[in-house]
Parts: sequence; C-alpha cells; structure tokens
Amino acid sequence: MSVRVRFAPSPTGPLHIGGVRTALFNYLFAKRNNGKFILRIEDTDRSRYVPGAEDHIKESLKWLGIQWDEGPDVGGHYGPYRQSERVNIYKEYAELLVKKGHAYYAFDTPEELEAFRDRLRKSGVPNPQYNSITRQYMRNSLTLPAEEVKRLIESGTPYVIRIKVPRNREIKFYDVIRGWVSFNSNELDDKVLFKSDGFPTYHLANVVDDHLMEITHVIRGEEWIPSTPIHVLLYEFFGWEMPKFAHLPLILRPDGKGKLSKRAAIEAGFPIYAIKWTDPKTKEENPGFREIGFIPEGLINVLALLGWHPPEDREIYTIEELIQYFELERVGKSGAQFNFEKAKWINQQHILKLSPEKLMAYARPFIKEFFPEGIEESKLLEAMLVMRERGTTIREILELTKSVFERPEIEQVINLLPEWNDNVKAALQDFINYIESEELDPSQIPTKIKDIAKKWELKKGKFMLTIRVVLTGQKAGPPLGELLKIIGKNEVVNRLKLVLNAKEERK
RNA sequence: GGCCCCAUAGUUUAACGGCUAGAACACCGGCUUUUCAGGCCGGGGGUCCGGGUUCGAUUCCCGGUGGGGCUGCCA
Repeated sequence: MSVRVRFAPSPTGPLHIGGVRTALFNYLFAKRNNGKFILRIEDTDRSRYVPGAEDHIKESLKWLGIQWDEGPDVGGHYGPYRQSERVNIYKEYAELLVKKGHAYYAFDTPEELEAFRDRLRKSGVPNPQYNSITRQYMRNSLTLPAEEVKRLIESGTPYVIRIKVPRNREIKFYDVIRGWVSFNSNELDDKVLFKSDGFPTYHLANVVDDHLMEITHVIRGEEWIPSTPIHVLLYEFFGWEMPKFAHLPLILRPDGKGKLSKRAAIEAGFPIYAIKWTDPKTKEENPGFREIGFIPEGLINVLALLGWHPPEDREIYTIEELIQYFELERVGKSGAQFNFEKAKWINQQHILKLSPEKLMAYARPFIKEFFPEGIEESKLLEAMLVMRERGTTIREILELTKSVFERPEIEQVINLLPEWNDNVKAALQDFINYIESEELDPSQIPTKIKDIAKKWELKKGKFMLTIRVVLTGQKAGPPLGELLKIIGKNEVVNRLKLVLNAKEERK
C-alpha cells in the first residue's frame, strides 16, 4: 500500500512555524516513501473561522516549496479537501455509530452542561467528565424514553451525538515515535462527535476523512496524544483499519517554559510565522521569516532539525537531501526549544550557497525598501556578493550593502579614527593620489597601502583600519580592495577628501 | 488535581548494553603582522536522582524529581 499522509490545519488563524514543521515532516515522509502529501482544511469550527487564514496557510507552504499532491486548488480523487464542503457525509457516519450502539444523542444545553460541571467542581471534582457514570444523570438517548428522544429530534430540539466510551477498558496504540501508549477508558470523556450546528467535531471528521482518503500515517503534534484513544475507539467501532500514528514533539519557547506561542516568539525577537500575517480584525501586522530575510532553503533546514536528526554529523541540508534521509524513527521524543541564533546561522549557510542569480532574486523584494532611489542591480549584486558572509539574513546583507553606498557620518568617522597626525594625513594624501592616478585594481590595493604605510612609518594594520573608518565609518567589513571597488574610485576620493578637510577645519 | 508524554553540555542533538560520551549553535582563548564584529585553530562545559538487571549501563526495568501536553458542542 502506498503511503498517503495529510497535513490538516484549521483555518482558525495563520499558520505558525509549529504547524509548518508538522507539514514539513509529513511532506518529507511522503516524498521519502514515494507517497502522496495531502492538504486538508479542517474548517469545522465556523465560530472561530478567520478570513484569510486558509490563504495564509497555503501561501506559507508554497513559499517553502511544500507542495501538496492533493488538496484545495489542486484537487485529487478523494475530494473535496475542505471539510466544510464535506459536511453532508459526517452525519451519516455519526448516526451509523448510534445505530451500532457506540454513540448516542444528547440534548443537554450548554447551560445545563455548565451547571453540571459547576456542581461537580464544587463537590471536589477538578475536571468533571461526561462519561459512563455521569451520562446516566444527563438528558440523552440513553436515559430518555425512546419516544421522547424521537419527539425531541423531530421537534427540532438541538442535540449533539456523543461517543459512548466503554467502561474500564484498556485502549492502546502503537506510536511510531514513542512506542506503545495506553489509556484506561474510564479516563475518557464521551466526546461530542457531531455538534448541534450540523458540523462534526475534529474527532469524527478526522477519523472519517482519514479513512475515506486512505491515509496510511497520521503524523501530527504531540498535543493530540490524549485524544488519540477516542480515535482508536472510533476506528474500532467503524470496523476500519487504523492508520499508523506518529506524534511529533512540541516546539518549545526559547526559555523552555511551555510550547512556542506568538507572544513568546515576539518577546524573544523572532517571527512565529513563515510569512507575514495581517490580522483582518485588528489590522495588526506580524512579519514572518520571509520578511526578516530568511530564505525558504534555510527555514526548511531549521525546522527539519527541530526534533529530527539525520544519520550524518552535519547540519546543512537541501530539501532533496532531507527527503533522502528522512525517517520517522529518527524523530526525537522530547520537546525542542527554538534557538533563533542557530536558525540564523543555518540560514546564513544556505545564503552562502546561493547562486548570484538566486541571491539577487531573494533580495529583489527588499530593494525598494533599502534603496528608495533605486539602484543598478549589477552594482547591488556585486556589493552583496562581497558582504554576504557577514550577514545571516537577506535583510542584514542588504543593510550592510546599503551602508557601503552611503557616505558615513563625519562625526562617527572622527570618533572611530584610530590615529591622526601629520604622517597619517600625508599617507592619506598619497593614497588619494594613487587612487586618482590608476585604474582601481582590488588585488593591488593591499600592497599599495603597505608601501604607503612604510613610507610614512605607520603600522600597516592600523593604517588600513584608518582607511576603512574614513571610508565607511565602520571598524570592520570586507577586505579593503573589494570595498574600494564597490564604493568606486570617485567616491573613494571624495570621502577621503571630505574627512581630510573636516579634520583641517576643526583644528 | 487527574491522565498522558518527556528527561545527554546553556540550546539542538549523536550513541539503538561495551571506545577518553561525538557534533553544531552560543561562550571563552589563540592565530591571522592584509584591518575584523570576518576566517582558521583550540578550550571549558553533559548522561536529573535513587534503586535494581548485567561481567558491563546514557542505553533495559522500577521508584522519585523536574519539565511539558491534555483535561470544550476548539482544533
């Protein structure tokens, strides 16, 4: 049987990187096994539906190159792939369960349930359950006479369908990542399968759809472990073959205190989304990794290493290599804290491997912001190529590049100047003369500087630093020869003269 | 509180009973006399605790402790 996996996000909000990681692992697993990766939108909660969320999810995956083989927009033989477009099929399955005696109608109103829970809590039950004991005291088809149930339903009284969890049974499942996990059914709630609004809950919809879509492996977050026994029961009640389960470890906040949240990420200073998200209600805008200058190759690599480890002792991988190496057996069990520093380093490694064309392509969307006046692409690229090993994101590289094209603040130059005396002035004048007289050749610059320094009895290292500071107002940067070439002959001379004059005036 | 999951350096992790417990990020130091915030080299730092099983436990079992998740007509 060929592998079929699905990523099943709910459009109740934008896709955060935890979700992206789940999607990625599903994708890698599918590709590794020549299987299909399916995108299914689980929009059964219409009260929490957020406009734009589905698009955000799809755009995020597309940007990262996680293309789905079946799903919204691309179709497939098992569609539709949006649960809201499949609503008509769930009720039939819920009712089948009622017929088989594995589920029942419940007429308790939200208020009644609230009161019920309150009562139990007050008498010392911390988390009241609707279970094999308590359901006997509630208004459902197990306690009400058959005619009454019929009457209620026919009169249009709202009801839900709950699973009838059997009493005192061991329910276990084998998790590919964790091994056997077992529960006692007494700890389980009679979960609602079918809501009074005519929509199924996650539990029913995901089991029915996974079965109908012939999903072979359910790879999802660890937070689903507690509800898996309900799903196991459903497969059993329906008489369907269970998919294999694999529960991924959580992505934790950088301080390890709980799972990564939007707030925690913002506090730590990094994005929580792959691409930017604008809240349709508040208009609040949150940049994604794309906007801060990560490239897809980098983010993919970062996320892949969060909870999974390749057999080799290196950490930079292309998506093809990740596919080649991916195994669920090598996914760890414990939660992984997100480390932004390492993420940036990984991103940098991928930027370094980019061809000039691709580097330019990734930089292009940022050009207007950094160079509102516009800039010649060839010139920009030349500079980026020299600066790129000094930045970890496209944005950082552009910032560095931009600074080279701008004249430094005189104040800053003067403050940073490591030395200043008549010899330095003379040496700088010599240097100006040299630049003006010859064609600019980066490879010759160091020797020339050495000669000049020697002539005026200056330490060449210090003199080089002086030139750098004069030219850029920075104490560090790329090799001087390359730097001069980027700045250009005329501007080099201008900047040198400017500082010389400024110093003269302040005497 | 209950149930479930997890536990190797600060962080991500390797080791699937047997080398001085290996790497990467971060940190610290040195070198690079053509600068350095770059590059290269080096260094410190780890098996949560207590019991077993075993000739031998990071690894297997039990118990603690710690952390996390779940506990809705949400997913």
